[in-house]
Amino acid sequence: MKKPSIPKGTRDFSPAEVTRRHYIMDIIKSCFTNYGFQPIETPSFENSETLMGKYGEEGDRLIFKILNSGDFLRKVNDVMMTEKDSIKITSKISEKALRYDLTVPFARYVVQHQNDITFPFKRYQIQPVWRADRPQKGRFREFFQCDADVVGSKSLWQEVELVQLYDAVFSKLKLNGATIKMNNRKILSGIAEVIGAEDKLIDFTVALDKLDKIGEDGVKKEMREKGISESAIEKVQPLFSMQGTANEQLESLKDLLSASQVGMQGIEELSFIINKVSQLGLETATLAIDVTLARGLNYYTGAIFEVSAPEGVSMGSIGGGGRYDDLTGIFGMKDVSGVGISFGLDRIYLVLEELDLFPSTVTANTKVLFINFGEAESLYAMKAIKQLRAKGINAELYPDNAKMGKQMGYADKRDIPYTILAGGNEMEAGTYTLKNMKSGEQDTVQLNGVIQILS
RNA sequence: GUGGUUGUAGCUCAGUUGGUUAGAGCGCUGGUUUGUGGUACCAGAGGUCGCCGGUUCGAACCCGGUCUUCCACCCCA
Repeated sequence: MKKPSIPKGTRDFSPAEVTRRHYIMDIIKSCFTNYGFQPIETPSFENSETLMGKYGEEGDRLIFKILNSGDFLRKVNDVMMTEKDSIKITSKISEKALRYDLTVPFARYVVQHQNDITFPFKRYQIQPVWRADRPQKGRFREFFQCDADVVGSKSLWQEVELVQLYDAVFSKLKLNGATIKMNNRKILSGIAEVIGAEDKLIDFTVALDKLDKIGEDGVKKEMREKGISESAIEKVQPLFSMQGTANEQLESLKDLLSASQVGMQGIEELSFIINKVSQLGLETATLAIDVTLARGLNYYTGAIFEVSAPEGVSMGSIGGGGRYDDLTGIFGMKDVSGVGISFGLDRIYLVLEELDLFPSTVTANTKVLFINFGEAESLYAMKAIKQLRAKGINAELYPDNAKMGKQMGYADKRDIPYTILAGGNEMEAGTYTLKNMKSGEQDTVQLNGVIQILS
């Protein structure tokens, strides 16, 4: 028989892995709650029309489509079959698709439940998403996103809070040295405007985004290939050598963008955020301006966030987000501004693992294993176990009357710190022999003594 | 989606220009030790060499396809 397997880009999680994932999730969740966000959940699949076209052409390709039930080919006529136009046929045979991110379903949720929601609405959502991407390290076809978004407020204090929220989570995870990079879509628009390449904004920003990867010459080459004029590229030269403190960078941006109203507004917004965050202070993260930061979905209209792991860790971004003024607009609800951030759980896991940052106490394990000596002894053990459990002490009985060596070995393998030996002698005396598996020491005590030591 | 890469025991990996019965370490099972695990010693089990097909007298090794892994591009958490 063929060995069973799971699809490419998906994973099983062992008890140790799930425990560690919960450790991360619990910290994120507690910070979300601490900042006033409330949880919602949405279905793992949506109507295709909700998702399609929201992530660009590339995004559509990466959305997992769900085949219709029943005789789905009936709706496809022979002309379409012979044309072999996959996109046309897809819309006929598939009407549902797996969630690609949490932001678009959230926008749908807000529009759909607008009458029940009190704005500004702060929601968090921790659920898996699916992308039909080709897997790589830190890139899966099923992975968890942890999103916190606010809709219904244009206040820049939200951005300030979200930066603090990033800092709070990474600090609690002991993940020191994370860099929160910020940019503003209006600054990018302003640059495009100033250099006269407004129509090529996306091409321009995508190329600019690759600066640290392919270098100045590479970016210029790509811009030329996309049809951006030589004079425009020349004007943009200051961006390649942007350095110094945040304020210095903002100053040189002001010089560059003085002619652009949009651009100046972007600078103003970014200044506000940088300024307020610096007055409030951050624990362990660093906030930095990155004018080349253009990643993210086409719908960002203001702030853009991206978090990179501490230096030396080879991992893409471990978080991202931004402000989108028009997101609910695509579902017919105007003038509702939203801003949010996302944590990439799976990538954070890999970073914590690489840096060995999981606390050793992250093992929700049994505290004490009772050795099984037979039926009467087991009942004696179970009575004690019942009381230990009532006290919140994780306890269990080895289920079979196996050889002691095997039972002790089991405790050892599972890293159970204590064992209890209670045979005929102990039963007669009403005591328990408690053994510390690490030191090898053992003591015969009453049940109260056991509770005291294990509490 | 494009190009490349990887796959041999539960795990990490050897395996000669294609040649008899495919190996090691760790792990596992049993024993030395029937109320004492982690260390030691002894013995043992476990592999249609990812899968399918082809070339050959003969394939883990060569060729094609496919799946998987990782990498680059694309894009992204």
